Amino acid sequence: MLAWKPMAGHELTQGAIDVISEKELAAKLAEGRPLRVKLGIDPTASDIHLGFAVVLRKLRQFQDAGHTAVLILGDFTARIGDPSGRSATRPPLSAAEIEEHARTYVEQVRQILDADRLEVRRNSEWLGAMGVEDVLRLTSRSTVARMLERDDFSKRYKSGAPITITEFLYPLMQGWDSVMVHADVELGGTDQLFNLLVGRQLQEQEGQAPQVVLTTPLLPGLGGGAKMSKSLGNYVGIAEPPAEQFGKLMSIPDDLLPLYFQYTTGWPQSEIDKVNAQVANGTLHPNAAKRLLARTVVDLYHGPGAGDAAEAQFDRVFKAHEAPPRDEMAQVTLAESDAGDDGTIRVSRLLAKSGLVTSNREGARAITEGGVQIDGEKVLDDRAIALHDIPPAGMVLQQGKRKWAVVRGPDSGGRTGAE
RNA sequence: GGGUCGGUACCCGAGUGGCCAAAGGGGGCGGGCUGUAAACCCGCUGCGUUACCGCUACGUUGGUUCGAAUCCAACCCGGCCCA
Repeated sequence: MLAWKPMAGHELTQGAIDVISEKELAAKLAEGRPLRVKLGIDPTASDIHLGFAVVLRKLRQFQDAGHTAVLILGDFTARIGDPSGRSATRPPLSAAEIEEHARTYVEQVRQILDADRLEVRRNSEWLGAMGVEDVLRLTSRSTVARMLERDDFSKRYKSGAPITITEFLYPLMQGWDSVMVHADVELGGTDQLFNLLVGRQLQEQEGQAPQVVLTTPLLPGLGGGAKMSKSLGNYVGIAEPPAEQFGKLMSIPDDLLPLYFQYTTGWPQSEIDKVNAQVANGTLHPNAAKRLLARTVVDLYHGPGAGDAAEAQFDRVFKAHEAPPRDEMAQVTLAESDAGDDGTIRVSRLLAKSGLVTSNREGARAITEGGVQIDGEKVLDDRAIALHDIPPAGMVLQQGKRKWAVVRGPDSGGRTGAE
């Protein structure tokens, strides 16, 4: 089954930041058996984004080489909250939230991983069964000094930010996962390095061969700088609609192009090098390169051809500043009760009602700023509109360059009470 | 347990009796410009009412005062030091 080729090691480590150690990895690969390659993921958010996809693709590579992906859903550790790379304690999540996230995660992960060589485990399976005694034994395996070696812990400690003791438990629990699933290799982002190494330590103490640790880089977020993360909002979700993905990718700074080609396209190295060279020597315009990148990524997650369609829509909306088709806009049907006693509604209120802004006041501001249009005409003042003056087909309300809603009166479609 | 410093809008952070819906920065939003949803420049950034009115907001609860984010008390939470 497993066809280990001399070059396989190189492919598997392509794009990796740390490999601890290459020698151990080569030795394990030489055993000629499917390795158990672990990747932990905490169901703390609902979207998987391109940043996390980097490590998922690496895991897929291992699968393609005949190895078994062991995906750990950290349903138990999510209750603690992984403090990695964070300057603050993560608020604990409810069991229901975690459950919901776990479900959507598995769904999304299947877009990248090969379901045939995938083992999905939940760490509540073993962590949830531990008693206080077991936990004490685990905590005695490490020291405070060792924990404070971790960059984010020491930074927080030095700056006087709180660190809860449960957070110290996190690396230990993640490491214990490795023991429980007998991981041969564990993958993770570079911010996971410390945790991954704890896994090695615990495995050794338990008499297992320590796992090989392989880290992948953290993909910078859309604006550059900070890593891509849901909480910063600088991410592209792999399950997002094509147009969203395309547009977001078009917004990255030019100098991020090489990194994004490297880590989001799934291309072979030679292809990546070629495009990057073309951009560097000026034969490929950055805009064209970015379009290529965006099309590639959209195709990757929405099927061949999706990228072209997304590009066409992008050009329509952002280059030609045209509105999308009406049926792609939010549809809002007003109720009689949305209007005042005189049967009218102010534009500011209308904006809020249709969900384009979050409050009447914000709507009023938007009008002052000149960013509101009705049927293509700029709204100059916050005038009142009589519900019955709204044409049966509805009118198109636009806020800013990219938010639209089709608004209908109460006597147009039968349905009422749209929120 | 004792001492001490602190808890301000989405985040960071200034403000120590009225001029505070609260400086400044970040973020976000709008506009201009652009190959771009980048960069840069300008503007906006509590809610409701609609015109200069009301409501809510500076950890919580009470109090002092004509008037408090600002003073007092208790409590909750956090940092540091001592034990």
